[in-house]
Amino acid sequence: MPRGTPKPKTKAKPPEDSSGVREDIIAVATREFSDKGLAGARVDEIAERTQTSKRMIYYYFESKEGLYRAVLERCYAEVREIDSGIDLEVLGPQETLRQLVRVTFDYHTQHPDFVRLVMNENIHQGAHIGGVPALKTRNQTVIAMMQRLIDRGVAAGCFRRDIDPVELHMTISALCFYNVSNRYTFGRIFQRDMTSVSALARRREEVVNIIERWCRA
Amino acid sequence: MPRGTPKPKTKAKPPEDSSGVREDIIAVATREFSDKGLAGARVDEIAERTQTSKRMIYYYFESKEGLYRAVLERCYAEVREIDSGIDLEVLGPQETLRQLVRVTFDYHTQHPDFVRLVMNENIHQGAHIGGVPALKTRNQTVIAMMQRLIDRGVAAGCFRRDIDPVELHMTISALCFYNVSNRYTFGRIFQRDMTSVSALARRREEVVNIIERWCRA
Amino acid sequence: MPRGTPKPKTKAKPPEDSSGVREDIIAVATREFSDKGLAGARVDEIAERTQTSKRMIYYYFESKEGLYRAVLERCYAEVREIDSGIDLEVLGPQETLRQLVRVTFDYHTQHPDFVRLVMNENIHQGAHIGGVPALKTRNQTVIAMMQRLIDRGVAAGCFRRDIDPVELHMTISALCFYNVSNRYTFGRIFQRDMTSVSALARRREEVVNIIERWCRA
Amino acid sequence: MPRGTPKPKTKAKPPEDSSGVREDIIAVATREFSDKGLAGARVDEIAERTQTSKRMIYYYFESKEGLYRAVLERCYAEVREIDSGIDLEVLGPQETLRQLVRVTFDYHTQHPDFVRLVMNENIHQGAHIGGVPALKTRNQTVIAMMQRLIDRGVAAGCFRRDIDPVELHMTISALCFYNVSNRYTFGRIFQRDMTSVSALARRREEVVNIIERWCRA
DNA sequence: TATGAATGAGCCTTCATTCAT
DNA sequence: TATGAATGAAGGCTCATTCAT
Repeated sequence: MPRGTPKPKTKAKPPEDSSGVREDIIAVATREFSDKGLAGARVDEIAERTQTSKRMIYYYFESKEGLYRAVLERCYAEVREIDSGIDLEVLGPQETLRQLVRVTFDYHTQHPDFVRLVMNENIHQGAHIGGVPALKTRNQTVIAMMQRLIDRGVAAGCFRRDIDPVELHMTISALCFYNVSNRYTFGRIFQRDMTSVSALARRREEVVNIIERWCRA
Repeated sequence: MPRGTPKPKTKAKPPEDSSGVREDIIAVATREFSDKGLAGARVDEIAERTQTSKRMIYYYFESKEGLYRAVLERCYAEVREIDSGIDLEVLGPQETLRQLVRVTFDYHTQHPDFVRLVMNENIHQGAHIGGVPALKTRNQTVIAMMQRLIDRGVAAGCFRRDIDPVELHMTISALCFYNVSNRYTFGRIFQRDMTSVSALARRREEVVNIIERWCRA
Repeated sequence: MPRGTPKPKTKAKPPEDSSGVREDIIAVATREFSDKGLAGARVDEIAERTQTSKRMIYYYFESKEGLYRAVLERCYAEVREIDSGIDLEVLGPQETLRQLVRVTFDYHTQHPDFVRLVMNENIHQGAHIGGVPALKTRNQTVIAMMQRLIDRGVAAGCFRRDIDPVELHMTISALCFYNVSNRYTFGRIFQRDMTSVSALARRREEVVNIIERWCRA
Repeated sequence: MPRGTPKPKTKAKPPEDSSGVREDIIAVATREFSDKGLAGARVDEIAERTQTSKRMIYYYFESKEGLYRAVLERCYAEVREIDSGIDLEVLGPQETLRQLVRVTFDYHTQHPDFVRLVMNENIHQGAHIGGVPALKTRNQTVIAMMQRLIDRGVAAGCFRRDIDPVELHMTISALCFYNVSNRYTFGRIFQRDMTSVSALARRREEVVNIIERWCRA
């Protein structure tokens, strides 16, 4: 991004967030970045929708890219809480898997901003996600949880033995993600409304089915 | 009337493509747009990588957006040819379905530009795809083909009766698309190489499995 | 959203003029616009002659046209002060009328920029003058003053009864304006120097005569 | 006008006009130039409204400026015919003068393009009118005619002795010109319709009056 | 901590003009 | 004589970023 002179930059003290200024900025920026991408978003516009001034953005985040990274980080931090809602031990493995898929599906549906942000990041070949920690922890949590579920299902005789937990997670993600991410192009090409409540409910159960049949012993 | 004013624009005559100038520009632009998005791509940079000058871009495409639209159109035109490679009648329905999945998977793998372009278009909420015709034809072709395949499979007793052709196409697309589209974020988070030949081969067969089990009678 | 797209523009806040930046720009732009017209003037050139940069022009005036409007407004604001120099009550009506003509004539002679700007605006069919307020006030002032003068002259028996104040103002304006506005074409065609001090003095008295004879009872 | 590279230019053979191509171009260009000025007019647009192509403009007129000059020349050539309509010897000097004013007034009213073109030329400080011959002839004709008229009027005892023919011509021109040239600004400022048939008729007689009273013995 | 003014670099677009045929 | 394609050189406008206060 070669606009302006990027100045050598030597000092780097990330300031503490006193009031909710940081949060306010991030909230606004999330929408902007997910709407228009990193290049398409305008710092001026973000600042305008904010309670504070443009200067504050640079004060807290150092640059447009810094803000983008913060937004990304926040988004991934929130996803971490998807699964925290379901207690894996209460229901049987089959029903737990179903719930997992449903919760994941709903999360994507309800957070299109997150979906678009991830798309953006992939368009940039994951250039900014490297600077975001907390992702390593998360992956282990999710995968471990998947493994536990698989183990229980195998023990109960309802899941096949050779399910890879990462593969399972990926498949669920793919199906849930696509339904939001490709909503516009797929919807337009095949003249299908992919946003109506009923269409979502139907597709959700179909995804449950796909996963279930795939895992079944 | 100053420069800025858009002016009704008499639409002028769209110039014929004498040499391969148009093609050349589209080829270069495809890479640029899929790399950086509509906003991120630079007309100057596209022009530089081209055989001709920046002026020619405007001569042929009227605007950056016009070029973007042309790129999009070209891309979708090429996808149409995915399925033309497989003869549906030669093999049995099961094997045909497998081939279909494999071909689709490979196409996505080999055309990451297409994938990113589609992502971009979805970030823009499909704002530009409306102006691209030739999409209606395609959807009917694909869906009709799916339906034929399903019919044959049902007749042969190997597919379940209630498969929806659009749903089937969507599921295949989702799984193939995601593997390319979310390559960077997913790969980095779960420390998985999603681009190596072996990883691709493995995942491809997994997708085949998912679809197969889902369709099985 | 690429650069080209005009965007609804939230009208932002029009920045206060802290130093004389605004004034400086307007002064320079006045010359440029009156020399070359709206289309012919170059923002770059205006900026160069200015104390500040081109960016500032857009900061203060939003667009080339906005600057043009500001220049127009300023010019008309200044004309308002033409008549403020003469006290209508001191001299007799005849002499006052003479003074009025002389002052008007001199103003035009001394402000060729204003004259050319007005010509420009008329070439554009008054497209920009609509956005300039403060004109209504002025017309009433001038016309009211004319009417007063006429009344006095009629009362004194030296003016005819049926003089229309707008018509009077228009006639004076036309004769004073033309001498500056058509200076080049008329001067060249009839090989007359219309800019020398003596030529101006002579013509000025002729205009005084024309008006006087026309108004005389 | 520093766009493009103006090439050294050595050959200069003005091509003969075979068909009405030249005329066609000039007709179209007249409107364009008078509407938008030299800088504001677009060669492309002129070409588009023409029966022929853009190349022809350069073939016949060498450059945009050349075309502008041709337009100017044509315009002034046509004005020459204003007075040819009235026979000076038929009516008495007073009535002849009145007719002269009326004809001049009407000509301006009916040829706003000419008026705007002249304004343009004055904005450019008469830079292009130098290259137009045929103007010297015209001035002598007009002035001579004025002189004759004055002589007759003086001889008949109805005109004052000391009327300068150039001054007379200038005054008539000024009043007729202004009514068209400043139509938009004056009309808007003083809320006067200066284009309606009745307004024109009224003003025309007023101008006749002004001139008459000024010349009267 | 906060803000409005300021800015250099660069972006999309357009123009008058010429070349190949 | 005629035309469609091509082009160098700007031209108007905008962006991320910094400075003065």
